Amino acid sequence: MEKISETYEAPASNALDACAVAQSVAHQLRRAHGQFTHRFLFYFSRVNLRPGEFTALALIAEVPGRKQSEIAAAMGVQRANFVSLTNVLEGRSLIERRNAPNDRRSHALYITPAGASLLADARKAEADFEADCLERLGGTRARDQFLVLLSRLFG
Amino acid sequence: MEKISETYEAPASNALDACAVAQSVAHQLRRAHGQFTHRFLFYFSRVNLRPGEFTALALIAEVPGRKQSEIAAAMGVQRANFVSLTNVLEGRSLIERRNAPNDRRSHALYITPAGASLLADARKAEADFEADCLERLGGTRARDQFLVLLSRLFG
DNA sequence: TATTGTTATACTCTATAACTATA
DNA sequence: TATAGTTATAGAGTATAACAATA
Repeated sequence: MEKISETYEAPASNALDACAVAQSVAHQLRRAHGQFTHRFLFYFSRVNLRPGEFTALALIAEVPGRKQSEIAAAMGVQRANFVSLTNVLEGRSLIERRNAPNDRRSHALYITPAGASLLADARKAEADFEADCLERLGGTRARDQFLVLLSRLFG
Repeated sequence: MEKISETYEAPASNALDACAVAQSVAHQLRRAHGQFTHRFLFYFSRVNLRPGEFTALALIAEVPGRKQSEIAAAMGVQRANFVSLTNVLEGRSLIERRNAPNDRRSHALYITPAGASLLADARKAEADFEADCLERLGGTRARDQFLVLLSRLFG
């Protein structure tokens, strides 16, 4: 994952456009991810959340009490790697592990008041990020179309 | 970067679809990249190339003699991180560093016969990968549309 | 036996700073 | 002074294997 700084300059334009690789989903997606990460961190620097942390927080808030492995599966993350993510969010007192009622192996995840508060700020950051995307894409129709195509490709 | 294995099972479906996060470019792109990497490595396991290596090889073949920093900039990679990438490709004798004619600081990059041969195989892998994408997206029109939107978003 | 959470490990990607040799 | 390549370092993401507690 990328670090945020003031000195780093994102590549100004896509230099692949002039080349034969421009028409390749493989080439373009590789490059797009770097840009995505950079832009996401810029918008979310206020709340200090990385993409995975934001998604986890949103999912935990949406359906309180789900198990770690359920959230991890929903995100497409290995449960082993979700442990450190959970530790970070719990260490910031944004979420809580509680004993699951019927299974003493499981931890049920709940958002805390502090977590809900930060999530509200994060949703504002997300709104700005999404507005940026909307403008670049050229309107809601193009945005919806992009999400449909992305979902077909990787859903 | 992900390792390739036979045991790993990619998440069967996008569990985010059922949630409010489905309509968010930020959530969906984070998840998409993991799927992309996994699928790319599956298709390119024959030639043992990772996404960045494939793009670098293609760019070096396209315009022989460009400097390392030029290729790195075209890819959106820091020149410091491009060094190890170059080392790997040169270590496999797929490319060659030569002295640049007018600047003794620079290395001009050239593809080797072995590199051209592997690149030909890689292009077959890419064709399969792109065909897979094409089928998922639902035709060339949707594919072109996706590339246009991706370019608007991160070009 | 299988599953949940966990730990440990390894590998990739990326950013940053500093060095060297040239320009 | 500035640039090209390099080295070193650090942080994040992910896969794998193995373990204890529990089902």
